[in-house]
Amino acid sequence: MNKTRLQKLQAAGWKVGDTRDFLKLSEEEAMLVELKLSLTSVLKQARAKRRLSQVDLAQRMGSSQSRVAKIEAGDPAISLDLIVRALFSAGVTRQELRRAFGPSEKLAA
Amino acid sequence: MNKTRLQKLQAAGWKVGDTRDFLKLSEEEAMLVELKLSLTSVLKQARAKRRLSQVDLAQRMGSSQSRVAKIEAGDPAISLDLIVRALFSAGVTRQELRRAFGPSEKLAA
DNA sequence: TGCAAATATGTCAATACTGACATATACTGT
DNA sequence: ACAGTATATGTCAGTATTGACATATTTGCA
Repeated sequence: MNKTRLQKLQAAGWKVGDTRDFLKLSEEEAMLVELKLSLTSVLKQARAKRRLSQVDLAQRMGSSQSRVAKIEAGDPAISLDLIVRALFSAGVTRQELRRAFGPSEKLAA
Repeated sequence: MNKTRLQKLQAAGWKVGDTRDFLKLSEEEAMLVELKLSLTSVLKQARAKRRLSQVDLAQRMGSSQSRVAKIEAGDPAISLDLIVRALFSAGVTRQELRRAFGPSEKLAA
């Protein structure tokens, strides 16, 4: 995940949370992070339901076990693209994916 | 968008479409591309509804007009992360986002 | 028509993300 | 306790994506 904006602001002497502008952005960052966490939660469930090991899933999606572990661990350096590719590879349909976009409280799983 | 797998297979002498394995992957690639297109469609609508220019949106999300143009043009080298950040910056809620995950026929917009 | 705003296209150095690998830790049954 | 399997953590060179910028094209309107 991208940290450069925060880093730039801090380097420039800002106190975090100072500007309306920055708050707005961090709010959207937070929404993205929340979304990712929801999706990884769905992924874990989907993989469990299908009784796939991380190695199995990694093979299906042309990646590695360590990547899958990091996806599921919520590693901030994992792209949404990779998460969604994992979901599709785990057999989750677009229909099912909709679940992940409801109010976050409801799907913390 | 990632092309390395296809390139590797071709370099290794595969005829495209040969293996079940490869077909499976390209199917998932296609799902991802479809999803991205759906989302950019939602983005265009959202930006229009709020009467924001590409420059406006770019400022809001800390990016540039040319990036926004590329997102909306369906440029394959644009990440899902960036698309979703644009959506959030355009004021689209997670609830609204669910719309984009329905059957693809219905939301070609 | 001609001007201004909006959008599209191309490029690039900087940064972020990737698969692969090594290795550590956790879990399960014996 | 041990072996086998699954998952977690750390690293890195290669690749993909980014914001910024320049520039071209389109659109809307007087």
